[in-house]
Amino acid sequence: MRLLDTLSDSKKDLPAAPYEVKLYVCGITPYSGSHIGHAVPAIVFDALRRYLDYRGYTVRHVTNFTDIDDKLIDRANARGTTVEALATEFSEAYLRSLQSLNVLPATAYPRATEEITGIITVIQGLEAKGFAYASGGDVYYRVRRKEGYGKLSHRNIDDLLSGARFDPTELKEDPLDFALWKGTKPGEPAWDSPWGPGRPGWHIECSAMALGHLGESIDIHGGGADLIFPHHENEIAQSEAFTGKEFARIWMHNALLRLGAEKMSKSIGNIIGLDEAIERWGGDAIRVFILSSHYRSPLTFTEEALDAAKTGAERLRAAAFLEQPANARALGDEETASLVRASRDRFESAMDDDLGTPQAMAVLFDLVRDINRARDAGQQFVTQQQLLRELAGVLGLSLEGAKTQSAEAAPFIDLLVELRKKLRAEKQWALADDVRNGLAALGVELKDGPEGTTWTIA
RNA sequence: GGCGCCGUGGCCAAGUGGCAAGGCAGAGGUCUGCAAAACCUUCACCGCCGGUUCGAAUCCGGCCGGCGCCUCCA
Repeated sequence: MRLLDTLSDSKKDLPAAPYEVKLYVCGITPYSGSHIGHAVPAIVFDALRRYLDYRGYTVRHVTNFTDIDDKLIDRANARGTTVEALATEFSEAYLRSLQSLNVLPATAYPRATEEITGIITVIQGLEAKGFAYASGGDVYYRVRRKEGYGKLSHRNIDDLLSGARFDPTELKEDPLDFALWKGTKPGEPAWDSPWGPGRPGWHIECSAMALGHLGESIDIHGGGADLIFPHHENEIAQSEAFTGKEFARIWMHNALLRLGAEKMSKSIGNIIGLDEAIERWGGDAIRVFILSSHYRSPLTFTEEALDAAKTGAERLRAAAFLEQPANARALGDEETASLVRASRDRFESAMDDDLGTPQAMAVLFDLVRDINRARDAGQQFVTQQQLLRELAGVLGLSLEGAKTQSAEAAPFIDLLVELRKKLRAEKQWALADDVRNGLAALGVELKDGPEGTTWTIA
């Protein structure tokens, strides 16, 4: 499998399986509720993970929580609570949302505040090598000390100054230098350090956690495209200055979800809550929506698009669990085998080439058509169904949907269905339709088929 | 100002040199008492203008339009 690496702007191959892929995905700063834009990296990297599993890799996946920063401090003060309580609240809410989205848990979810020792070690190492300097109570990274700053975001270090909304602090030697450690101010949480009490800067925690949990060189480092600069640029700089080794082999960035013309962003305020979206459309619809587009192209959120994705998800589910009539004719083994092989090949070559989920989704929908056609032709389709379920699972689709027999109301619904069957037998169409319409109003949908009537609860 | 991306049918969205995936919606049809579902048929020459090529949505140049990063952000 190969993936597009932002740094080299070329597709890079992963080592052949079996192999343990070390994956670090930048997580969130849990200072407020998540919006649907957060579902994009969650689902994209989940699909990557599941596909790597499917391909015989093992994946060690680390995603952090940056649970100490300015926004958290401000917000906690405003709400009269502690940074810790606030961070815990929103971290846990986020993890619950991921579960609803059928996202596999990461191998580890380290928190910045639990990694202070490691962070201090890295800063000390940088200081010892001359890449960092203490100033006031702060410690800064010396950006110009090492060649290559700007290589990830493809910027020239001198161009960075010209656009210049930098506010040159006198504590910095150079306006481009960034804080590794911030000396404490009144009312802020602080940890002891060789430079006095303070807290880590924004970028250092990811370097320290990647180093601590995955080692000096990792295979894939991912996150949203908005993190390329300055976050990931700074991570590379400090990590490689510290270890002297290549930090990440592949940098993988998802494009940002847009709402209307602009990206969805808490600071702009044009957000749709993640849980609200899950409640309204369901996890599979959101996943179909996101994976129907390539992860590197910007996707625009609209209610219509989500509605369409929901209908599509339902189509997948219906075909995956369509019941095989007892009298269906079996296809020849060879015929079935070649059909399955062709679909699987198409799926794999799409996914192998930089996670081509849109084409992979198309394979799924083509299988749906195959299954429905086979049903109409009186042929067996269990093999295609198994494949559909397997490949849908690789993309992380749960295929859960309308409940059938489990509902408490089932015996009563069955009774009404039986009653309606008698009415239909006597051609009492108006009364039969009353039953169907009445149930529909209660959210129970009836479908009359050759094998009898089936029902689902919406 | 610097760096970069995008513009494909009514909507969403693949495709980066050789007859334009897939989803949703629409139209017609099959099935059905009706409906739903399903199936069949149908629906685009790819922002505009030039160029390269036997051949371009796909490569090059220009123009128009939109967006991202450069500041917290998935």
